Amino acid sequence: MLTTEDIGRIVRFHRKKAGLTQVQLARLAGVGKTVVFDIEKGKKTVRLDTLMNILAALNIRIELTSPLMEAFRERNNEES
Amino acid sequence: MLTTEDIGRIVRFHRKKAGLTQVQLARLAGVGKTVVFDIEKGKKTVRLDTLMNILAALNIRIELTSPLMEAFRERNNEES
DNA sequence: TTATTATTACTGCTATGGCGGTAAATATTA
DNA sequence: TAATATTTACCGCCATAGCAGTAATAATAA
Repeated sequence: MLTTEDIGRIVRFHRKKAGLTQVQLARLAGVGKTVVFDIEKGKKTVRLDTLMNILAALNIRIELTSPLMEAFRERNNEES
Repeated sequence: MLTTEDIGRIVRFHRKKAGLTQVQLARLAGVGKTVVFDIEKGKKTVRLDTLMNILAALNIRIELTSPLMEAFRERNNEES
């Protein structure tokens, strides 16, 4: 189970690898510096769009998985 | 790229498969009914914890992927 | 059709997330 | 060591997410 602490560690790792400070990442992602710190600290109550902007800036993809996802994809004609 | 609209469709699909109404899912996830509706509509500004509670109730896992994730996992001794 | 259920769309309210600014504490480099 | 950069931790302010309640549609069943 992925926790927000995991997310924080992943974000920090990617940010460091990208050679960015928290402030630089914040500007790049179009969010405030405070929330970058908060997310890296594992804050649970961040807004989804804020997190997604940060993940996108770091080229991290979100995926949802479950035993039903195959059925979902074929129901929605998933290709492209 | 996963969008919030995708998330909404996935949540709704899983909820239906589980035979739950929005209100039932809300109670199960410990959130308000309004936000279940909002998420299924693709709302971007929901809180991460709220979404995670709903996903957990539906047995949907969140995963983060990137070219650096392998390096991250081995750096953090990922097994268990 | 009618009755029932579920979804959608409002409402006001409260709590708090995000923000920049600042400053202190750490970490990094010279 | 000192100087610099970064991170952490505050601070108010504003905008809004989440909430239950309600009501109006919409979908489903009898």
